[in-house]
Amino acid sequence: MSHSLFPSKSHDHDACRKDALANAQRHLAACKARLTPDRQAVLEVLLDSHRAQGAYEIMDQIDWRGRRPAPAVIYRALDFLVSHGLAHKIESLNAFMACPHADHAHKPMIMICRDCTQVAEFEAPSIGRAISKAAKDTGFVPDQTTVEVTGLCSTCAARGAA
Amino acid sequence: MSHSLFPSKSHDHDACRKDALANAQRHLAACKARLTPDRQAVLEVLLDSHRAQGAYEIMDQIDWRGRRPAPAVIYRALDFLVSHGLAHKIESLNAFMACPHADHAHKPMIMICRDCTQVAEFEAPSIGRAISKAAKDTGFVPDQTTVEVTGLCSTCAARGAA
DNA sequence: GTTCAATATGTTATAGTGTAACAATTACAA
DNA sequence: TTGTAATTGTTACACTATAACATATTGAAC
Repeated sequence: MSHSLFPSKSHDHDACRKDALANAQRHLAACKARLTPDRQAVLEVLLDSHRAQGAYEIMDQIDWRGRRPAPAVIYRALDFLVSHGLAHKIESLNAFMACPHADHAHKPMIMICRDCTQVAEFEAPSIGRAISKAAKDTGFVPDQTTVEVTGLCSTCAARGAA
Repeated sequence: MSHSLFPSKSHDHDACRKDALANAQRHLAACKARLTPDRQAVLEVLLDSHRAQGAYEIMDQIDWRGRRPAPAVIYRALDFLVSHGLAHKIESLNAFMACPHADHAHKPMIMICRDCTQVAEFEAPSIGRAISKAAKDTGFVPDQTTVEVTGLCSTCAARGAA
């Protein structure tokens, strides 16, 4: 579960990050895909925080033989991570977040706190069911769904953030 | 209702567009907002089709005193239309669609047909309810939700599109 | 261990999406 | 009429993402 919800103040982020990385390695080994240095570097940047990060923001945090990597390097790594379920693209932000659940296929709801800018995902089968039913009612055959919610996480709401 | 679902082959698009424009005018009059020429031009381009259109695609269809309008002109008009509920931004496409329902506030599910590229919206209270409940379960206070589904509309699915 | 195909990288250039900033103008109500 | 808010005109730029193509690396088959 590590960081599928907004992290508490006290959460051990070092362990959280390490776990997620280990999960990723296990997952990729299982499907014979390779976590190359570029890919790992991007994943680690994503795992460093619980915020969504844009490709160029990621770029700026990677030291690539003394240079900053080219956009294509980042986008390739992101495509790989997303296609293997190790990261999600957040459409409403044009940004990316790490996902700790690569092992079980899921179509999570993404929650975006507009105060602390952290993101979290939540697996709610009822949402998927409601969407599938609505689609079926109109004859639409779904394929891929995006559910993103902006608002305040419990911590920021409790603090009285606007 | 006009075009809240995928239009049938036989639908009278001329009437559909005219109705939507009239609805928009009524709605804006009611809130004392102005449908200026630029705004109306953008709305009309959106109403011309049931596809989502990017800002630059819209730009190319507008004759603005013999020139093509600057991006800022289009984005201002789009911001206005979206904020008054006359258009939706489709996050997963970075594109916009006209919305015929400005009068009743709604958080629709957007369906995107990847074969015919048309888009439609569908109002399913059960989806909103499922999302609200999921959010509440985690203490998140929602504010704005995005629900987009890619797949095949009934017509394309029936035709056996991949 | 060589060869082959598939996968991944390096690099440059460019396409596509969206805003900032500020001056000028217009609409409308006091 | 005069002031204020909303809207427009314009230039420039920032951010997001992909195309294209050459090179190199990997791993499996022989």
